Amino acid sequence: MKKRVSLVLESYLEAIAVLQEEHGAAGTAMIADKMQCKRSSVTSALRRLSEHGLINYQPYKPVTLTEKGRANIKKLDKYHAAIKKFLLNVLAFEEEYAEQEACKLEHQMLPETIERLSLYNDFLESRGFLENDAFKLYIKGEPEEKKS
Amino acid sequence: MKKRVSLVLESYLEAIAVLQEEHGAAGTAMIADKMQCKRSSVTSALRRLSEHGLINYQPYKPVTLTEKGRANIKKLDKYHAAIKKFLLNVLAFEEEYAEQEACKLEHQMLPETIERLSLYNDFLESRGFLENDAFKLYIKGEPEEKKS
DNA sequence: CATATAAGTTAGATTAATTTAATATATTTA
DNA sequence: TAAATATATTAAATTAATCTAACTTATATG
Repeated sequence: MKKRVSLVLESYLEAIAVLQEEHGAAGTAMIADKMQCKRSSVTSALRRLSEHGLINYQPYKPVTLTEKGRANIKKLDKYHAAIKKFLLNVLAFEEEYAEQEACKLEHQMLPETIERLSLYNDFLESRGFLENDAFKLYIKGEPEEKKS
Repeated sequence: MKKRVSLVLESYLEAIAVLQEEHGAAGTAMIADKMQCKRSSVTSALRRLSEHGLINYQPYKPVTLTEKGRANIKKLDKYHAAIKKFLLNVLAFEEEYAEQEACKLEHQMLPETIERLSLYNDFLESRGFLENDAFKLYIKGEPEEKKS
């Protein structure tokens, strides 16, 4: 019964949470805009999210997260932050790239992997190695990715 | 026209490559076994892989990789190795876990991310930090993941 | 308040991936 | 070589995700 919801559905859930945060509620059109899809796809997603018990949904009424939905989001936010921090500080990617990639990977990496990555961030931080420049210099020194 | 083939299809392609390596050829039944699916699903995948120009496929005849298919596999192997190395040596996961997770992430992480990860492996290696025990000790010292 | 516009939903198709059950093709072996 | 067995494919359903186009419900404003 625990089966994790799909990457796509999780993304819809996040979009709803963000919109609910920013504005009071999440409308179909706004979700569609954020998700880069058509309104009808949103309706379909809402039905499925509702079946999974993640949102309270009734046609033509504003959507709200259930307790389960909020818990889910809370976890995803933690995941997102950990991955982004790693991409940004350790792998030295730029803001925009790190954000995009974290948005996707938070749904795809195993929780254990993310927990460990987070621990690794902490480890480096505790040693003053997080966000140090040695690796950036190393990258600069490398020849451009050769396209064998 | 460059659109990357789906994670699932890429996995079938890999299974075929491995079987072709081990035995001379890849039969539908063997692929199904390796992919944990039914034989009919394999047939379906073979048709799609063929449409993508990754394999040479004709019903009832043994499958072979095309040039494009081989190139694809070569890249995936590199990706797999880089991710596994990171999980194994840097994040200190055990063999089996690293293998499983790499198998999935190689299809999901952006190429740029994997390249950078690989570079990070090299960086650590060049400094004698790859596979050092400091992080393992750090992990041991941590309290068990608290389930908030 | 009546209607034009915006927002939301439904219906009907499509594509990828999968399954079961039935059928077709190869291969073995008696 | 003919029958039994194993292998492979097809047909028909299912589920998730998507789209277009048509329809419905709300909202706004003249």
